Parts: sequence; structure tokens; C-alpha cells
Amino acid sequence: MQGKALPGFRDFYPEELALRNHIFATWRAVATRYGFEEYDGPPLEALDLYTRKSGDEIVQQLYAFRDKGDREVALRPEMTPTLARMVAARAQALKKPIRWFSIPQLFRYERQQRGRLREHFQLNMDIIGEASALADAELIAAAIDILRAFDLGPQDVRARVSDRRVLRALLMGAEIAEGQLPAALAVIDRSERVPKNVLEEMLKESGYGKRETAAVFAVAELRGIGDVSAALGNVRGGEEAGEPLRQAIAALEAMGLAEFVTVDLTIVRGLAYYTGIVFELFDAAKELRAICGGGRYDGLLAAFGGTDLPALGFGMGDVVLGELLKERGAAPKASTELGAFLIAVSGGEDLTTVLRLAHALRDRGVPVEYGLRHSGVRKQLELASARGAARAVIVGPEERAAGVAVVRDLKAGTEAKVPLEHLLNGFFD
RNA sequence: GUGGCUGUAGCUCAAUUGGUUAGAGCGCCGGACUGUGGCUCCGGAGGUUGCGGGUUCAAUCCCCGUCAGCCACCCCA
Repeated sequence: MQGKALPGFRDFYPEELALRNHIFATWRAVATRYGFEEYDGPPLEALDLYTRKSGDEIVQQLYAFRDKGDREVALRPEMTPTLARMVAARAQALKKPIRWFSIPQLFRYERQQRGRLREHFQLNMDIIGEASALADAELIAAAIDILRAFDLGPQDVRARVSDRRVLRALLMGAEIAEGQLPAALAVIDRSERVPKNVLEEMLKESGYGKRETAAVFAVAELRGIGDVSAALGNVRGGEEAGEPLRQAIAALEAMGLAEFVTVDLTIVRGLAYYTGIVFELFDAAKELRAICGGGRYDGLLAAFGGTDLPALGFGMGDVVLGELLKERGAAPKASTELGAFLIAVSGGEDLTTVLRLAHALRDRGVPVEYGLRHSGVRKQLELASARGAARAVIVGPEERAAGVAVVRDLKAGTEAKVPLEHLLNGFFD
């Protein structure tokens, strides 16, 4: 079929744009409430900004091409490299910690599925220059509060929090060698989706024995800060490794968000650059993909050639969130709310009065519409109602002679005669 | 990138084992209704059945290819 957008790209008809605007407005409101400042960067970047730090996998999924100036360029697939570049350029001048957010449109050439397109908008919130676990808690709280602002509660969404340092301490405490960690992480990451025998096979291929395999599964099954702390108590360096996670969880409890939060070590996050606490937010039924994901990436800024600042952040896409809101019926319906629809009973003087009235009301900020082509009162009322106008203002020869207009409340169906003078000043009664 | 399922008006679906002008409801436009809406009735527009090829006297239906959508994997945003 022709006349459609490219695969994985969306047309935003008014109804869909209303939802998108609603999402953006809520994102901005909560981010601002947390003291974050908005920034943006270019949607097109030099290709090597991504090839330098990301793996081949990412590079294959890039929308990349050579521009007319013979530069290798790419549409941005994520915001973090741009952020790192911008912060690095002014690292000395910016007061720390930096709290910034952005709502970039990101692009990735992938086979599309539900909740995964080739383009999406993603709120990014990052804190740079703060190593304290309170910063981790702050970001997780912001992510949860965004969902609360959409009227979603703990029965709708959950945050699952883990920490790579904890995972590492537990696994190495079970005498799993450094070089064998990636296999364990891969298995833990998949432990809820892949059958156990397949996972055992994966570990076996990586040289795991019975005892080590059992240890990996034991770690994957830990839930809650209590269990995790207890397990950490049995391994060398465990106490220390668990401290940031304990602090972050305690902070979230103090904020009253405990019922949203679960400590769950199966949250690994794919990206190799995460170094500490990582988290994801899911719909409670887990029917959809993750709504949001993020964590601490302390080494990354230095890797981009900047100052070595600790950093953390998360991304929250508009696609999965939009699906969730539509499912919950939490999406807004109308994009504009008309204050009044003006109706001229006949042409001539009635219309002149309607035009004068319309302009006066618009000058006062009242959204107003009227029929652009003359038709019967019935037709015009129909249009007024279809437009979702709150009221219709009917102007006919009789009313004009009396210096009034009929104001009809379209929801209640009641009518009143209102002096034209009132209407011209923006009053409907 | 790999595999599976699906593809008929804007939307939801029909069309006897392949059978000739592909239908309906909703929506849209117009009318009944000439100073009062959301009802009702009537009429209209809108499809080269995703596209291309093949089999057949005949294809929406069967076969192949392709494109698109969905699902799983991969990967994660």
C-alpha cells in the first residue's frame, strides 16, 4: 500500500500527537520538579562518535551514510554519546553535579515489532559528577514519579534494581573466575525467559562445573535487599560491594517509594558500559517490553576523552509507555478544547456579528470556531458538537435586535440569552 | 540478521469445496430538516482483494517471489 510512512516510522495524526504531547509534558514537568535542566544536541552526528565506543552490533543498526561534504555521519541511536561529548567540551566550567534531561528522537535500523520501531522519542535524565548512591536513588525515584504522574501505581508498574558490583562480588565469591563472568551474566539475564536446561548447557560450554552452575542459579534467584545482604555477608568484600545498593534502597524507602521497588539481580542490562546500580521499570503484568532502563556508567566520560566524572542516567521511550497508557485508558482524547462554536442563523448581518464576536473572543484567548460556509442551524450545531465545543453561540435577527445571543451549553442542553456586550468581553453569562 | 503466522473499502469483518457486476456494519459526504445537535430514514463516494508472476476455461481462495504487519530469536532504546 502506498501513502504510508516508511517501515518503523510513524505518522502522528492529531489523536496520536495529543498523546505524544501529553507524554512530553509530563516528562518535562517531573524532570523540572527534580531540578533537571533541558538540553538538546543534533540528530545527526559524526559516525565515529558511535563506532568508537559501541560494538559492531550497534554499528550495523545505525542509519549511517556519507553526506555531500564526504563526511561519514549517522542519525543518533542513543543520546549518551552526544551528552558525553557536550559535557566533555565544558567539563571544567560546569558546576557539578550536572542534572540534565533531554527528549531526543532516536533512530535505529532494526526489524520492527510491537514496542520497537526504527524511530522513537526517549526521555534521557542523567546526573554527572556525583558518585554517591543517593544520586542513583534520585534517578530511580524520578523514573517512578513520572509513572505516578501518569496515574500508574505499584499494581501497574515496578522498578527492578540490581548492582553489577554486587553480582560480581557474589559470583567471584563462589569462585567463578573473572574470565567466566560474562557467561554467568548472560545466563542470569535470561534466567526468566530461557528454560533451565538450556541455561545449564550454556554454562557447561563455558567450562562451568556443577558447583559453579548451582551458584549462578542461586544468585539469579535472590530477591529483596535482605536476601542479597545475607548472601553478601558470606563472601569476601561482600559487605563493601553491597553498600551503595543498600543506601539507594534505603533512600527510596525514605521517599515512600518502597512498594514500587524490588531488588532483583536478574536485571543485568545489555550495555557493557554500566558499572554499578542498574535498573529497569516494567508494567506489573510484564506483557510489554521494559518501559525504562538505566544505571551508572562511571567510566564512560573518560572513554570519550573527557574528564573522568562519575555518571548515571536512564532512558524512557515513548512507544512502550504509550502502549501502556492506551491499555490503561489513561490517554487523552481531544487535542484542543473549543470554548465556543459560533452560529449565524442567516448570512449577512448575523455573519458579520459572528465574525466580530469570534475575533473578540479569540483576542481574549478563548478558542473559537464557526462555520466557514453558511448552512442551517441544525447542521452547524452538529458540527459544533462534533468539534467537541463546550457551547454554541447562536446569533439571529431577533437576538441582534435585542442586543443578545443565545448561548447553548452543548453538554447540558440548556440555553440562556446573554448580552452581546458580555460575550464581546469574553463572558458567556 | 534468522524462523513462524498473517495481508479483502479509513476501521471491524463477509464472499458456498476456485465460479463470473467482491458485500455488510461503523466512519465519511449529501439529503429528508427552510432558526436548534448527539436519534431515525434515504442516497452517495470509497477496493486493479498489498504488489508481481504462475497454475486454470475461470483465482480473494491454489503455487512461487516480493513488500508490509504481527510473534519468537538476536539485540537492546
